[in-house]
Amino acid sequence: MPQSGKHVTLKDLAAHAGVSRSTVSLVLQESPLVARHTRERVMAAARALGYVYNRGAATLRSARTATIGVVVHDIANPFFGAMVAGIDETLQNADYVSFLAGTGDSPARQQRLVQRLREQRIDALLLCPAENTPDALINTINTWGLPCIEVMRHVGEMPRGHYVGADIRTGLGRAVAHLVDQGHHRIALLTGAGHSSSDRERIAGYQHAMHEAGLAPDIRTGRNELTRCAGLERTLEIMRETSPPTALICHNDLMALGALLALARLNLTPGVDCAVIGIDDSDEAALSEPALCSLATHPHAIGQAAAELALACIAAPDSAPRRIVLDTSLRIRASADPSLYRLQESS
Amino acid sequence: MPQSGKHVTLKDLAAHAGVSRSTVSLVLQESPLVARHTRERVMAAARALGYVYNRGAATLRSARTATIGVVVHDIANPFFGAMVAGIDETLQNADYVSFLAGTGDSPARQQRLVQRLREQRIDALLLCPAENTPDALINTINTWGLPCIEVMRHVGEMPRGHYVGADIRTGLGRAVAHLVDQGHHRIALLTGAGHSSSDRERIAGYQHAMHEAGLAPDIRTGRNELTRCAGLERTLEIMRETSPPTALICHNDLMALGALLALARLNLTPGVDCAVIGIDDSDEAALSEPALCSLATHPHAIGQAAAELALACIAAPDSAPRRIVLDTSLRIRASADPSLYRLQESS
DNA sequence: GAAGCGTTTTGGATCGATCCAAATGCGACT
DNA sequence: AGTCGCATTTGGATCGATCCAAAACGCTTC
Repeated sequence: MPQSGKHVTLKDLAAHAGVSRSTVSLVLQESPLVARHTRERVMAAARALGYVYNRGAATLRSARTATIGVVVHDIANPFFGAMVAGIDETLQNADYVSFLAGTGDSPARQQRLVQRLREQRIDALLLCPAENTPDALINTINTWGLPCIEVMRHVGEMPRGHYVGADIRTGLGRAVAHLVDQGHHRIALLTGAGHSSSDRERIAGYQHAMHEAGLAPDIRTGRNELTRCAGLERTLEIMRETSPPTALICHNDLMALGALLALARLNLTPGVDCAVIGIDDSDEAALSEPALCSLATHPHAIGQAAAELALACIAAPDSAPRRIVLDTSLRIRASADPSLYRLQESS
Repeated sequence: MPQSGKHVTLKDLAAHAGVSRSTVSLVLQESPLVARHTRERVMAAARALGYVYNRGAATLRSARTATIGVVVHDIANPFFGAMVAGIDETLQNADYVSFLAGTGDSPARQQRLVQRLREQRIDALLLCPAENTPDALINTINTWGLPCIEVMRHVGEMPRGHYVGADIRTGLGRAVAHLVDQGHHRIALLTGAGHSSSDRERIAGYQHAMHEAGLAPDIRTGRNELTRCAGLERTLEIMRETSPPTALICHNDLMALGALLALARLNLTPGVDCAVIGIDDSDEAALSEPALCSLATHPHAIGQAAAELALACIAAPDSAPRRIVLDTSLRIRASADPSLYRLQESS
């Protein structure tokens, strides 16, 4: 059926269906103005000729691309994998399609990418900004009139535009409260170098929670590595101190899993000798040995929310900045609750 | 600096620089035809007016979008995360940008996505096809003249067009050989339902390797779940048999890690009572307890190779189908080699 | 049969770039 | 001075859709 000749255009359709180009255009836009039988004739022609809508051409006139850009700092990170899946799901339902690109935390590459995407005339941008992104970037994007939603991270102390993230602060409150319930007093926070907004958020939330509980904060910033390996090494160091903490809250699940490994190597029992709580509740958490207690951040839901906000911004530009902060939930498991220890055995 | 008025077009640039539109166009395409001082004047005008190239408009005339589509069946899968990172890296160097979308293994959604991307006039398509993709799809895409590269999976018995994947077959040969070296005879393969081409590839490679070694194959297909959980449950079942295998090769690392958990629950020592080998060599593998022996498939490199092939296809359309099969390497670790057991302790 | 009115349809201009054949400028050579 | 060659530059047509104001149509109503 498909023509092997050149491209079939709307003009060809018009000729084949015996109507004008304008009418065909209306049909393609599903306009209610056109009579039912005309629509059907045009649709039939489209099928017969193997017509393919040319979105680029439409864009040129109408300035809508049905396209959004997603820029994250680390594509390979499973958290972003899940987030991107959420974004994709929502966008597909709206018949949007998205560009995905990674910056590897380089502001320069980020700058180039944003420019590149602007040339593609994306309708909106979901940005999980690289560290040390200059404040100017967000302003610049705003002056372009390009709706931009910061996700998970934000440049500057407070998000200045639209923002979607997880309520780490309250979540850390829950984590600390749980540990206090379990009788812990020496609760340490293991995090990155403290430069990224995700570090700062964790530190602030932790400090607040510790203060509420009347405990002295014990913040262990590390290098910027947030990997299993970093968690392992850092924990080995810490647990060899003379009076080490009895509970560790880690920047993410990877580090927490590393911490569990470290405890195992030192022949300490996680959850008994030292409680460990991660952040993200990734797939690994529930299935590690022992199961890792983790603060669930729901990346999929965050992705969905961000995509929905983007669509809303496109529909109503220049709406007031919205800040969507999704609730987190503490998944209590053996690594921070000895009473659950090995219960799963019976499965 | 940026104009707050309407859009700055190439025509405005021409006026500002005192040359014709054609000349400006040549400058933007970095054509060598234009005199140096003219180029500089135009560039200066572009900066002064805050000009943004409109790729959509250019596309309309020149039929090149500098855009490719990436369609995978499971976006959230870390393997694809790494692969997409490789693709992205290569494309960014070529100043291409990519659409990413997931099918969730639904041929219908895949069909819609491919159509949608075609409307965007992508220059090439990287496709990791959904299971049960109709053979017709690849043919159809080919008649469209859209360069398509199948990645990791392929529809039909053999890839009919361009293909990039990992040489699982030879890799499994190495895995089996290693296990035989270690004195194993009852070596089982744990895989999915056997419907996807990745299942079939593993089964074929395993059968071949076992045959070479003069051993009887023992294939344990499961449901389609390829998760840690599936690996755990399946292994619990298998190891409770009267004479269970002494070595398990698992469909991927997730399942293998699940298998390790199962062994731990049964108080069996992985690598001693039962060897376990995974496939992918994901980050988790090296750091699990015990370290997981795994067949590295290098998703990042596969992504790069696929993207490079795509660029090559764009440069030279209708070139003969190429099949790039990247080598794998067996990462021998404690889970399949007791002599390495707990050596890492000393780290 | 003309006027009035709501529903459909239409032609031409337009979006912002590229392509191409032809024009221009300029120095060298006869 | 006239001609040729080379490096630059140019106008107009074009890509494939949308937008808009106006035309055509069909029906009632006077």
